[in-house]
Amino acid sequence: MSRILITSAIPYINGIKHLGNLIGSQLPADLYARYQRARGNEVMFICATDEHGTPAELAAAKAGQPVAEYCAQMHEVQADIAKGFRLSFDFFGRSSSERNKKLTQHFAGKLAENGLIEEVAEKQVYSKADGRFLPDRYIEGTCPNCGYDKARGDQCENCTKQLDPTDLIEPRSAISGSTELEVRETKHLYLRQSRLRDKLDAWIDSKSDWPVLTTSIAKKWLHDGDGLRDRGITRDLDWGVPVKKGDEPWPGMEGKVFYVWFDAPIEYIGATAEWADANGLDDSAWQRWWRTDKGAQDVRYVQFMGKDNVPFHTLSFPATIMGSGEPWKLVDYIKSFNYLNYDGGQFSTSQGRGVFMDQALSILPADYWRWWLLSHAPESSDSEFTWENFQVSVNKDLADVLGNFVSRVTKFCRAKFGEHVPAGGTYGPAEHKLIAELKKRIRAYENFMESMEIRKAAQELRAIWVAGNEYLQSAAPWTVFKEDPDHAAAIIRFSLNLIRLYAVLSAPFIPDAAEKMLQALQTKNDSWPDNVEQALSVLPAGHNFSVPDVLFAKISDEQREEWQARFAGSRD
RNA sequence: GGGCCUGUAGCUCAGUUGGUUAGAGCAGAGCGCUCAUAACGCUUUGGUCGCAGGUUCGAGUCCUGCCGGGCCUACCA
Repeated sequence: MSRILITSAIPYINGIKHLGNLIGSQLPADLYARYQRARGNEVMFICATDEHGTPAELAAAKAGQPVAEYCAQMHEVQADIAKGFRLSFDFFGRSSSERNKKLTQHFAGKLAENGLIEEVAEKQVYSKADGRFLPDRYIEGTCPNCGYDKARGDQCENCTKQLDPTDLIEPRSAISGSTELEVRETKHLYLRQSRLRDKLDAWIDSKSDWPVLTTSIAKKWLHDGDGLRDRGITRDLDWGVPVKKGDEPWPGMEGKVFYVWFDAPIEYIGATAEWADANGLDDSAWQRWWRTDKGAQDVRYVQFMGKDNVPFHTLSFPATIMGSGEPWKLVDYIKSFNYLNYDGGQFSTSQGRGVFMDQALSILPADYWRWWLLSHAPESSDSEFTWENFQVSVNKDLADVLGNFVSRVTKFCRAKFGEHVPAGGTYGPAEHKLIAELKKRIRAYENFMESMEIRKAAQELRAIWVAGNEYLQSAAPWTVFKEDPDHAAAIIRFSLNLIRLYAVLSAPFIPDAAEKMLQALQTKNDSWPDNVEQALSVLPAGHNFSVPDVLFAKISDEQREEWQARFAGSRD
């Protein structure tokens, strides 16, 4: 048995995420977690909400709520939706937790002790009307290059020229529109990542099995220009982890907080500690996942994230871990994803274009989405959601291939033998042939799951379902029954066992349907088919079952057209 | 501007270190079956592998250029 630590990139707190966000990290992480648990491994699957930073403050202000209250509420909303999608987190934490505060301050203190923190005085734009310093992106004005009047302080979206906020003509706050801006001096802490460059470089080099997408982004940051740059890890905000050196105050940094990207990854650890607290366990319970001096030396740590998250997970967070000089667990494998587009364009949170997680669940059960998203995961390049494709995949794969298989077997049995596993006959060449094929395919499926090749795993799983229909077609129990009922009984007994096998194999992708299948078969045996022959004789003759309701209803053309129109833009 | 990824049948995608007639699913066509959610099975039609050169005995696979799509570029997170 192995011990596997799995983290999904933590979703930002300011609203409900869309399907692109879901397939970019949480859903594939859940697939992997469910699979590893099914294989009997000890899994710790962690996610959380990322609650700090300017956008959270602004979203709270817009909602007319104190930011802490807003975050608490949105955390609950996101937790409910995650449950709706059957995301099997062992714990869904909050980056604003007390645990994360302490850990973040602890890491900062250690980094300072090791000479990896530098205080830098810099000039930043302050808005009097907003009473806050403005990040470059929150300053708007006219682009000196092209005259576009909504250029942002970091870059002009119109002509793509990189800008400095002071370049803008008639700069104003993007928050309030106020033009009462002034440049003030402020002091910030920088993480001296550059000092760890060689160490990080060697570490990345050692990860030859990581996806190109992951390592190439890291390499770019390590080698581009002067190489890895130091990074500011504090901000002038109210909402966040107060800057402290461990438990001690940090002179000169009063009133400042850590930058959200410094504390967010630390929350992976924080959330594991929150898990221990929530379960009444002591520190050793979470430390055995995170401290290589306290039991984590045999843990395999896998992270899931969208490609936009890669630099922080390959460089900043490892720099924090390495720089602490303490034996914290470093990531062993990073699985990163490209983006999912929506019907010819991007999902857009601001324009309400595309399907958001709550809306998705309001029109169809989680399994439909899980299957489509996972079997079309944007692994090698960006991929695209279209309603036509979604309809066809769901109807064909889930309803026709899997759902109908369950239906034809159980209904035939009920009609000819009653609602119990029929006795009589023995397994012959046809059954052994299928067993041989299943052995091969299940091993292939396992390999794809181990290596997190999600599309290929889905393809293999589908082929396993198809094999059942092929078998049934050639065994033709409806014909055999007329001449040799015992033989037909053996075919059906075999097929009913096949349904249980399918439930077990499919559970990581479609947990609810898998559960329904097991319930219909009135068994709790969900053991993995390490031995395929044995797995196909779990349900003995005489065992009762019931014909389940339709597992997957088909999506009609009318439904598809209605949804297509409804989600074309502007979320209500 | 720079970097990375990507362009393979109508659609969504596979194609290991270059090696004989380029694969799958869906869609289309034909046949079969009738247990089943008009479901299933079998057979089958589709491709000058973005374009143009080059290296090689041999290139979808390597190199160069061009065209198209995408992402990143460090103060959004």
